[in-house]
Amino acid sequence: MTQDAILRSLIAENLVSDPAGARGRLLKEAARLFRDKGYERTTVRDLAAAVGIQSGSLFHHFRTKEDILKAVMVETIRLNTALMQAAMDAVDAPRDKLRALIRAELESINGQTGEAMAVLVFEWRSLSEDAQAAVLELRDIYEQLWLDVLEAVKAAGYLRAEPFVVRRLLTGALSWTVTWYRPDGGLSLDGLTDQVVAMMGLAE
Amino acid sequence: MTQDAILRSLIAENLVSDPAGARGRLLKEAARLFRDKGYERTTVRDLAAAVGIQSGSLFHHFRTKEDILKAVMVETIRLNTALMQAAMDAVDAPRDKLRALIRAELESINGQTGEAMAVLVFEWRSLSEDAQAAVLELRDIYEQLWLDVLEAVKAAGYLRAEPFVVRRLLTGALSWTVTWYRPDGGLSLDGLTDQVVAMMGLAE
DNA sequence: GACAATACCAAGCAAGCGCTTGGTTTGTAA
DNA sequence: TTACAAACCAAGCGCTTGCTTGGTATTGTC
Repeated sequence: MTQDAILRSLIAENLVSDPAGARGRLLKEAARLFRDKGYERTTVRDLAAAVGIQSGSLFHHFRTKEDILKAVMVETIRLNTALMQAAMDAVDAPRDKLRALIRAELESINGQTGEAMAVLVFEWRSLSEDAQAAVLELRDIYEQLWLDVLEAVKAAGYLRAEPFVVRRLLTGALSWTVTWYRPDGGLSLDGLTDQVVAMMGLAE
Repeated sequence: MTQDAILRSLIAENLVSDPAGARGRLLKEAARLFRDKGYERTTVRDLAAAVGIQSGSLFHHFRTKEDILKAVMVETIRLNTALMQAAMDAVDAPRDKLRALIRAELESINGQTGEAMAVLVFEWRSLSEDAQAAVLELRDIYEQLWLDVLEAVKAAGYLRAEPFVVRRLLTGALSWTVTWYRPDGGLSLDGLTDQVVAMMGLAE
C-alpha cells in the first residue's frame, strides 16, 4: 500500500483532514507557524492571514486556538502510526523492521509531516491536561510498535541495552534531527538511517 | 577540582551568578518556571512572585524579560562547559573520555542545571537573533569538546558512524532524557550512562 | 428559485502583558 | 550621622490577545 493510499484511507475515515480542504490547509499552515514561531507567539491573526481569511472566521472551524494545536498533533500521530505500521509490515527480520521504523520516523520528522512532528515535541506544555491525555492515548499505540520491535531485536541478540531506554533515547535522537538535518546537505534519508544504525553498532 | 570549586571560580570571575544572591535566585526560579510553563506563558508577575518581589522590580536587575531568558541559557552553558572539561580531563583513553562526557551531560540535564538545560532546548525560538548568536558562540565551544572526543574514538576504531552526526544524535538522545528519566526510578545516572554506551555498541 | 447550512467579514470586547515612572526603603561607605 | 547607591513598591500605561457578536456572502440541497 502506498503512502498516498494510506493517507486517502485515513481521510475517508475522517481520522485525518484532507490537505486540500479548508480545514486541512489551516492545519498545515498552523503546523508551519507553530513550528517556526512557537504556538504562543503565533496569533489567531497570523493563522487567519496564512490561509487568507479574517481571524474571527477561524472560530467557525475550531472552538479554540488550543483545539487547532491539538488537531495538528492528533492528525500527525494518526498518519505516522499508519505509515510506520506499513513500513514495518513490508519486511520480516527484526533488524530489518527496526531499520524500517527508524527510516519511517526520520521521514516523518524531516519530510511532509516534519512541522507537525516538531510541534508535538516542542509545544506539549501549551496543551491542557485533557488534551494531553487524549494525545497520549494515540501516542501509546505508536510507541508500542517500537517496543515490540526492539524487544525482538534484543531477543535475537543484537542489542544489549534495555528496549524501553533505547526507545526513549532514539526518540530524542531522531526528533532532534529536525533542528539540524537538511535533505540537500549531502546525506540522504537512507544515509542518515545508516548512520543511526551504525551508531547503534547494528551495521552489517 | 570539585564541582563546587568550579562553580565558585566561575562566580568569582562573574561568568555565573551566585545562586545564593538575588540575581542567582531569580535565574534559578526563572529556569524552573520557564521549564514548567514555557517562557511565553511565564509572566513577569509570576517571576516576581517566585522570588517575593513586585513585578516592576525585576527591571532593576534585567533590562527586559528576554534578557532573563538569555542569562539562564548563557550561565548554564558556561557552567556545564567547565564541568565537562573537568570530567574529561580526569581520564585518558578516548572511550573513557566519551563515557565521561556522556555522564556529565546526563548529569547536567537531569541534575541541578536540568531546568536551565531544558530551557536551552525548548525556548530557543523566543530569543532574538542577536541573543541566539551570542548563545551559539558559547555553545560552539561546548560542542567542540564533543567532536574532538568522538573523532578520537572513531580513530581508535570503536565507532563506524560520522562524529558530526553522532554528536547531533546524542544531543537529542540525551536532551530528551529530561522528559522521562527519574533518578529515583530504579536506574542511576551511571546505569543510564551504561545504557547509552551499550546502545552505541561500545560496552566492554 | 427558495431555503438552509456553511463560511466568512468587520468591529470591538475584556483581560492581560511587558514595561515605565515617581516614590520609598534598605544597605554601604565615609 | 550623613550621603549616596541599590533595591524595591505601587500604580498605571499603551498595546496585544483570543474570542464574541451581528451581519453578509457563498454553497449545497430540494
